[in-house]
Amino acid sequence: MDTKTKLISAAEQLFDRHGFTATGMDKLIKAAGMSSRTLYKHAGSKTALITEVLKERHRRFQPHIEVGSVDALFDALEEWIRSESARGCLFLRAYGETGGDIPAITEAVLAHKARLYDKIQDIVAIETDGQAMPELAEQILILYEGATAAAIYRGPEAVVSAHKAASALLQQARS
Amino acid sequence: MDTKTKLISAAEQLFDRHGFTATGMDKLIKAAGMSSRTLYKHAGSKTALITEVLKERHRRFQPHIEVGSVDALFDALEEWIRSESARGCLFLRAYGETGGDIPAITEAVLAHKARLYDKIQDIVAIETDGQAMPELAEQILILYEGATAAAIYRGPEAVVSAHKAASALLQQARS
DNA sequence: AGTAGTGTAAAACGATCATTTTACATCGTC
DNA sequence: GACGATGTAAAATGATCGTTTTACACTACT
Repeated sequence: MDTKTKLISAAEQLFDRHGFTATGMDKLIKAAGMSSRTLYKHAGSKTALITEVLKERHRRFQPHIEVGSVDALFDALEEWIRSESARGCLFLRAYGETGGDIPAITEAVLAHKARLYDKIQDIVAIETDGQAMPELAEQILILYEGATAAAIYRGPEAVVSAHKAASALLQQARS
Repeated sequence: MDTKTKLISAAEQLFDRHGFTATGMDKLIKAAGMSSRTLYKHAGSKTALITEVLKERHRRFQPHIEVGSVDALFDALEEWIRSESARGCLFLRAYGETGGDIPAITEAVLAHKARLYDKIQDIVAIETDGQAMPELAEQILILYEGATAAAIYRGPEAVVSAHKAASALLQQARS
């Protein structure tokens, strides 16, 4: 594992576990097992590091979004939450912690959400032969976000409930 | 407006706008218009201040939860998000920023969510004459959380979509 | 053999963090 | 008219913040 990969994955873990602002560079340095000089050579700054962590997170999460059905979408989310974490959406957390004041971070967050919504629109169009109202895609998106948030305090079962609700709405749109 | 009320409401605003960790005590002092000595006399510590802000937030939000129908629940959420903020759930944000490591904060967050879920269970029981599966209440909760999260980047219209989805699920459970 | 690249360890930078302290002013109340 | 409560202004606390710097070691290529 090369230096930059090690840095980004250590940073992702710490940011997810303790928050962005609360995670100091000294903690990052220790966790990544490198000197501060090396860290800054690769990351540039803390803001840039956060941005790169989000972009890497998106890359890693991508396969869980790029699926062909609502069932696969929620199955993938359930798998992610069971194996990775149930600490809420890291993108929205980054946005909240920075107040939307740092353009690079805001951009990474909005790009991720735009891709998620686009994909859900595609899936819904396919599953309903384009007959569903545009509202349905937003409702599936909301169930997706809601499952991610509710899983924080209700556990991965929340994703199962959301999955069933999404299936019901889809079934209703088809008839 | 007495000193403590002024402090808590200034703190709530700053925490919501810029995040908890990123908001320094100097900013709080200026925004609340008081000396650091007075602030600490009333708040005790930053952690205690965050806890009190969350408790006050819950008190202020309470009327939006304590309603008699799913319709009223989502109408109240829509009104809150349109008039207050669309920055996500302040409780979950506090939990995320502190990593769940500060017991007083974690407790305030979980108490709020427990109250929300309890109330939704009550509402669902009333609206379905107790005939709905226990899952339905969790699904309404998920739509509620999802609307709050999605409103950050899709605006208050997300609440309208969630409202319609909740009505549809409820209608389906009744038939 | 020499050099560019990539790394480490550790100190230092000034700024900012949450918190405490010192010294003083303004109250309403007994 | 003294007193306790409640406030202000401002300096000082020591720790921690993100970042830069100085000095040195290892490795790979020409």
